[in-house]
Parts: sequence; C-alpha cells; structure tokens
Amino acid sequence: MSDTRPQSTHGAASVALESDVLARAAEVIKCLGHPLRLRLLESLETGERAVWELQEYSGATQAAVSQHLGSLRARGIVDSRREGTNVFYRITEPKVTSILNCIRRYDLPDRSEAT
Amino acid sequence: MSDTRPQSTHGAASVALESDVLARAAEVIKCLGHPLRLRLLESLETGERAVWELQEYSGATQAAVSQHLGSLRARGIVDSRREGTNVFYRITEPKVTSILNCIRRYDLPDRSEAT
DNA sequence: CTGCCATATTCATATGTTTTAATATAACAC
DNA sequence: GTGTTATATTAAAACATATGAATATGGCAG
Repeated sequence: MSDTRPQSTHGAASVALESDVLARAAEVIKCLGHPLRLRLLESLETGERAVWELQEYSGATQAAVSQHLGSLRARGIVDSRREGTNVFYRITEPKVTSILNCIRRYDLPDRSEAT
Repeated sequence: MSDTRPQSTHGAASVALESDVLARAAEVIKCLGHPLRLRLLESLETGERAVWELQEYSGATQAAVSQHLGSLRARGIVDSRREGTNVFYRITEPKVTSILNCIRRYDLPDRSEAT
C-alpha cells in the first residue's frame, strides 16, 4: 500500500496521526461507507434490534442484512446477542454515533462549487 | 442495490435519514475510508497544500497522490486551484474536519473481542 | 521553438466488495 | 423425531477499487 507515513520534509500539521491509527480508522470508516450499513446503524442508535426488525426497517434481503451486520461486527462496530431464535444487535463503537450525528447535522454534501 | 428505505413496520427511530441522503453520505464516507486519503485530508486540514507537498508528506507516489486527490475532488470533498506549475488543494467539505476530529478523539477502535 | 518541472490521465492488472441464490444452522413448538 | 421461524454461511457472478508503469498535459524559462 502507498506509504502514508508522516515524513519529515513537511511543515508539520498539528499532531499527525500515526499510520496504523489511520489504517484502522480507515477500515472502520470504509465499513460505514455503505448506505445499508448506515441505515442499519441508524436503526441501532436507539438501542438493540433483532435482525428481522432491521430487515423490515431497511427493506433489504435477509442475506444482505445478515452479511452487512457480519461485516460491522467483524470490525467491532456492533455486537450481537442471541435470545431464543432472535439475534439482537447493538452498537459497540461510540464513534459511530458521532459520525451519524455529523451526517444529520450537515445532511447534504453541498457540492455546488466551493470557494 | 439493497433497498434501504425506511418502511413503516418499525418503531421509528428519531427522524430517519432519507435514502438519498444516506447514499450520498455513504459515498463521501467511503471515500474517506482509505489511509492515504485520510492522510491527505489530514495535511489539508491546516490549509492549502501543493501536490508535491502532499506527496512528500504522505510518502506516496506521484500518481497515487494525484489519483486519490482526484477521487476526493470528484466527490466535492476537496477542490483545487492552479498557480503556475503548482496545483493547490483545499478541503471544501466541512464534515471531513469533524470526522477527522472524531478519529483523533478516540484514536483506537478498541476491538478487544466481539463474538 | 526546446527542455524541464509539476501534475494528470490512461491502461492493464490485481484485489476487494456487493449481490444473489442456495444451503446450513439454531432454537423452538409439537 | 418433524416442521417452522430466525439467522448465518457459502459460492459464484458482477462490479468497483487500487496500484504501477507509462504517457500526456500545462506552464514556465530560456
């Protein structure tokens, strides 16, 4: 992968995140970068939900919901708990809530122009 | 793509982001989910930088830096301005700064386990 | 014009992600 | 045990993204 380490030949911006921190952050962020996963997280913000609820709420197929929950879990973003035949998911990564709030706050990217 | 629209059969979490908002947010977020792009944005947080500065700072190849800047620009996250033979980039998407701060605040994802 | 520097683009290949359909498992009721 | 509901896993096809090498462009100096 392209290097990404902070080298010396630069004016030094504030504190410079370490490469491994960036790499792990990128993994988590990338995982948030999918509409369905955002939707799932949004539904989990107010607390635990069973998979079937998430399915209904998102309108996505069973397999898709399960797989995307799996990928969120693999990164430690959510966790699950089985209760009888249901499996309940919940958010375990507090960062996520900040990011969702962030999306809500600005809502539209607003790429009209720039300046 | 899997549906993702908020349907009715659900308890209604706060206000439910609309699907197109989610989709655009996901695009921007996905674009942030790459170590080099995070590094570039980090360097741009304190203001404009020429491409060669970003190259030096990130340690990535010329082509990589240019391409990743291109993809950030394509999503309206950064913008550029030419001055003679240099091209200066700057952040145009304020959301990004919040997200970078968010990363800095928590630093490590802390995925001790998960099951 | 030529040559040079900074940047961008293109192309091929490699790699990863998403989706779908099918199948598997787990818990329960009977 | 069988049947049913809820969830997970798997495998293949489709699609998207990343990387590296090579080449192209844009602006400037001379």
